[in-house]
Amino acid sequence: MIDPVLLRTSMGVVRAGLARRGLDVDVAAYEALEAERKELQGRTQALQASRNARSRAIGIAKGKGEDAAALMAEVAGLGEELRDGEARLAGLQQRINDFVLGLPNIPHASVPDGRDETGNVEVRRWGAPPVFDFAARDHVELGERLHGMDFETAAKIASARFVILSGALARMQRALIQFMLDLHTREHGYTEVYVPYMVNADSMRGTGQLPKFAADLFAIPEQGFYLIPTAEVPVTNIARDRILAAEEMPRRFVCHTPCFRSEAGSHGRDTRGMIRQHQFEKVELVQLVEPTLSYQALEELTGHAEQVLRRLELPYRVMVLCAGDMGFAAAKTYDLEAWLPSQGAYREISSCSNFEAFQARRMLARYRHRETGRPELLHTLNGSGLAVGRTLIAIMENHQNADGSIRVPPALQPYMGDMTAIAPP
RNA sequence: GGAGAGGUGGCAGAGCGGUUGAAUGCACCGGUCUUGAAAACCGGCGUAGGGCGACCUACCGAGGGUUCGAAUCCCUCCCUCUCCGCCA
Repeated sequence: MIDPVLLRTSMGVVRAGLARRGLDVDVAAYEALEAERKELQGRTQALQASRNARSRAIGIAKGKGEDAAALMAEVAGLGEELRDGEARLAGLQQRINDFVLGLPNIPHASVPDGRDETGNVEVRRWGAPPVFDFAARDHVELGERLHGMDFETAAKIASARFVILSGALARMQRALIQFMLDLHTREHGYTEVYVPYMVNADSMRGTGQLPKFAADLFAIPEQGFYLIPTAEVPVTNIARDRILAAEEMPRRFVCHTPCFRSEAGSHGRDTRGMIRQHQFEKVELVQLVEPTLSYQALEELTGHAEQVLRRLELPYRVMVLCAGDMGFAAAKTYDLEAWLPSQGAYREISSCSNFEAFQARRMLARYRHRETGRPELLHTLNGSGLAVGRTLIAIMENHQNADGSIRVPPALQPYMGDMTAIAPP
């Protein structure tokens, strides 16, 4: 959520920032609502003050044993107008709130201009795409030859966009999760957490999935739950309605969860294989930091995610997303894109973002400032470290051999019983 | 699922229809004292909104209701604890 004070006092700044996202804020509509609110609030509060004063006088009179009938008659007339004003004010504030909740975050000054993914800028590149002296296969073909990847049976059991992994591939996915969790907890200073995979609407609102993106979520309406689309939601909401001590900052969490996404609006995209699924595993990094340190933290967090790719010997590049391609809540985002030989392209495998106070304001996630001792909004960040399903297919495709076997990178071997390769039966 | 007890400021914990945004303690901030610190003493110390300002308004788990007036009474929901049942 954008700071309402900024909205009221510096609408120009907000408007210019959101224009970089290609969004035209309806300033007139907002200002009309605000003007009405201001007027109605003043009037209603004056009425409340008047009622309160008289009620207090009645209390005093009765306390002295005097007759308060005249005062009570006086205040009775206020009732209807007061109730009406309060109701209208509440409705108005709701509308203003909905308007503000629907505004995305303002891009950071260092974010490049651009309206879609063609405006993203490459920051750096690591490793070189492999050159094969045979006809390279895609992960679907490799998976089938290994008897380890079955989309048809998954579709029978559930629907399209699900997969069944078995044998060595299922094991490799589990190994990847273990490897990532160990790397981030042992070397990068994260605390592992286990969290609910279903959350309530407040949590979804806190991180920004609701109210705007309900269509992207799987919901269980009977109980009022939503399946998490990323561990970001439960993990970041740990800080909701809390005031952390300055000494407990920064907090760094790493969390493995399945992620559930309806993928509404992406029909026909990435229909083949495991690239885009309704359910996938992800290891997520989340940081809660003091505001002055959040951009430094973003660089560090991105580096932590990159380490996974390097140790798995997967060529990748780092992109800074342009203003028009960033997610709703982000102020700045780096995408890590791993090379996928079957597509001859780099594909997103991690997204690392600084949300500044955007999520914290929605969640009322605060910390006690070291000097002032006052509660202040903290900054939230997160990044995939990494998307496990996509990491699996990147390994399969980049480390494949002519016979259809897959080389297990040395970093992963301890997690695979020291296997150096997995081969078709 | 059944029975009972609760949810109040950063924390603990009073208040149970009337000048209560809320006693008290701890924590925190400022001051006196001290070489410095501690202790003691004095003062301050919730969040949000409105107003140039004096000040006003809202908030005691959430939402409704009763009342001139609700932290206090009533209803619904959520959560916590104890006992019983069930269960991995």
